[in-house]
Amino acid sequence: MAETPEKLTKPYEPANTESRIYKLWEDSGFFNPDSLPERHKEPFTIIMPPPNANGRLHAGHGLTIALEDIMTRYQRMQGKKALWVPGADHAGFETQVVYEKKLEKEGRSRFKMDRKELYDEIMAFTLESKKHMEADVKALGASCDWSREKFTLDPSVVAEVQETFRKMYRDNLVYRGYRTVNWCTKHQTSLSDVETENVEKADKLYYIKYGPFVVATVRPETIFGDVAVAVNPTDERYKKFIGQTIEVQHPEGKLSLIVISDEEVDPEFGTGALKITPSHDNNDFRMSETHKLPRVEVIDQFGKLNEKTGKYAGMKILEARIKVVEDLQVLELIEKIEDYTHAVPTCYKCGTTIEPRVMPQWFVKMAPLAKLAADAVRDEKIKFIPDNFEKIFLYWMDNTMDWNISRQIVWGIQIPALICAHCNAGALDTDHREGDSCPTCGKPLTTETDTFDTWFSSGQWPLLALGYPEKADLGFYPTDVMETGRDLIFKWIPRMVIFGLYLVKEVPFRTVYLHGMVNDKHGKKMSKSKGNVVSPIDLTDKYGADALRIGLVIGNTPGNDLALVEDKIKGYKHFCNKIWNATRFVLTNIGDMTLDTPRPALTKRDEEILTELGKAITSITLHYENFRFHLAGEELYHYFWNTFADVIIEEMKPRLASADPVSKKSAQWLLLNILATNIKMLHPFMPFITEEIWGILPRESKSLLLVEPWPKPF
RNA sequence: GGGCGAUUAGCUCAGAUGGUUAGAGCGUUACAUUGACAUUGUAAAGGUCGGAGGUUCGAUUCCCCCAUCGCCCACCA
Repeated sequence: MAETPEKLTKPYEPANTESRIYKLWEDSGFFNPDSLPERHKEPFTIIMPPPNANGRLHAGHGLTIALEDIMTRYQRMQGKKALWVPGADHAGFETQVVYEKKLEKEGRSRFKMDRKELYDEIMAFTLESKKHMEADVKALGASCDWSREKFTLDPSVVAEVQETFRKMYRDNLVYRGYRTVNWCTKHQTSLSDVETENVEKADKLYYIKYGPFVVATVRPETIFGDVAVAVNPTDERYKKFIGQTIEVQHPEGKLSLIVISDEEVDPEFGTGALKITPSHDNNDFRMSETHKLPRVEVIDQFGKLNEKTGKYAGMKILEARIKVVEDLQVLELIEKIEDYTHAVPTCYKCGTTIEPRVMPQWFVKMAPLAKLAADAVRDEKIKFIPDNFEKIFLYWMDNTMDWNISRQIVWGIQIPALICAHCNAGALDTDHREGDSCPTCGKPLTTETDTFDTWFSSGQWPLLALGYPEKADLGFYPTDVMETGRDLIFKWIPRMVIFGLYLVKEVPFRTVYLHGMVNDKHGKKMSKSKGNVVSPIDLTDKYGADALRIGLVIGNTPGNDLALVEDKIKGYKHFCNKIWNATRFVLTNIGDMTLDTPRPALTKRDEEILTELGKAITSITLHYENFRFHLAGEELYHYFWNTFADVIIEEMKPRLASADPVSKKSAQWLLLNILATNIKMLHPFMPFITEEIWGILPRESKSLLLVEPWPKPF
């Protein structure tokens, strides 16, 4: 028998309820699909985007958890064998950056620590942060299966990520290349293209007298590394110079440079003559390959000019630029200087201008893999919500460049390979050992110390989270939905599709649901430096997880950004209270009626009310099915408040007080059953308060609302 | 230089396949209320649905153009 209505405190206090209810669910074992009752057969799977284990959850995570939990709980009630796999991401570079800031504050530096010491410290920090992160996920009510939780540095995960690398190496899809990479001079690592951010920058365009030419450049300090001058083959002005060697003067002497012609030179830009510095410009490097030009490195890994620049050696790039320009002016080699605004790639974490640097690194050959992914999407194996992201995805897949997966940081999964410092070749750790002769040049091989780009492991996450290659859980693959922020359309989604297709020849998920960014109340991006960060946990403490969840989801359409207004969350706390009080009213007015009481004779008006409820159930269910959670939530809200509370309850009051037992009994039955139906349909949005209420509704069974069947029209 | 999204009530936003007086929350105004709930109820004010054209019997909704804001992508030095 249910507990007495006296248990209904006034008003509803989430703080007293939520942790107790969460424990009830965990103890039930129903988060684990294998423990669900018999009726749950067909799998429904979501892999949680593993939050970074380097801090607390932010507002965006709140929306992620809310949406994914809504889907999972809805499908579980619909009788699916629902699995939501939680995880934690070591978040390679990101965490290393967080930790380096911490070291800086303590007056320490990673560059003064040995690799193992640094790794162990970051591991301790990460494992500690992971606990907080997990507590936050629980506080938001996530009904995920903690028994299956995976960490991206679990030994089994590490081993499998490395195995994928070996497989790709053997399949000729990963190779050791020597070419320009994005180098961050602060963090001392290369970065992939998606880890750089192009920033508009006001610079100067210097026109330098350059033998018989004038060349325009924003980087005069690289002149010492120039190896050629390039012109367009059709440029009448310069045709006669092509193939000749010219003499170029600079402050430290003279250069003898060959004049080459290349289609890529735009005759319209600058003077139509381009100085070629292969070691410090991506485009120039490519020309050096096609034209077999030498390469002269003049800037080192710290962004300082090296010994090849004479008196400028040791100067930082910007310092050297000023000095070189001054000296060129003295030599009367500067023709003019123009203001120039252009986009410059910067490190997305520290904003340092990226220094293109030619280095040996590991690359993934993208073209054949991207084609697999694009074909799968064109064949409609994957559906995007909202659908315009399909176009963005395809554009991206049709224009890929090879992916640099080497990072010069310790925090991550080590690349299982050996490298040759002499000829830049690479070999698998399964084929060679430290000290073996390089298969290419015969010199001794050394063990690779670089780690993987974190997206190399995250990209395999849907499989790894299900324990691949072990078969036990692969029945949950392909998963049903991948729900994540729209900013991950480039960074993460394509890589998961690619690895899924490559490793098991099946897409990792059938539907991609992308939510927008959660911004502050003015619609501005949240950032620590702006001080406008709103913590979902603070809001949960203040208004309850239920209010936060429904407040985040209602009014937010997929793909569109959301302005997080605290008053809105507050409004849904009021809604919680409304639900609570309506429940108190019903329970104190139904006598000994229970949910097991058979349906009594109803009046015509009662039938009308039930018909209307049936329509609401149908409509709300359809919204759930079609990922229109904002509409499902809104309709639930309005039905409960404006129809059930304002109209139906008010209408029943006289009947509850009436002496006519038939009229009274039907009113009681109606109220109790409409309430229960609403509680069920609200559960995915507001799991705590609804489970609490379900626990005190009078009925024989002691079952949890968590696994209650989804209601059907009466 | 490309691409995408937005532009609807004071504020934050909904309006799925075009169709009766365009909606919500918050805010505002008036009134009510000791019996589920002031975290309330009833009612009201408030919008030429960014601008110009087109398709249609009919467009906030579909098409074209323009404007403003925002986001993303981009190796023209």
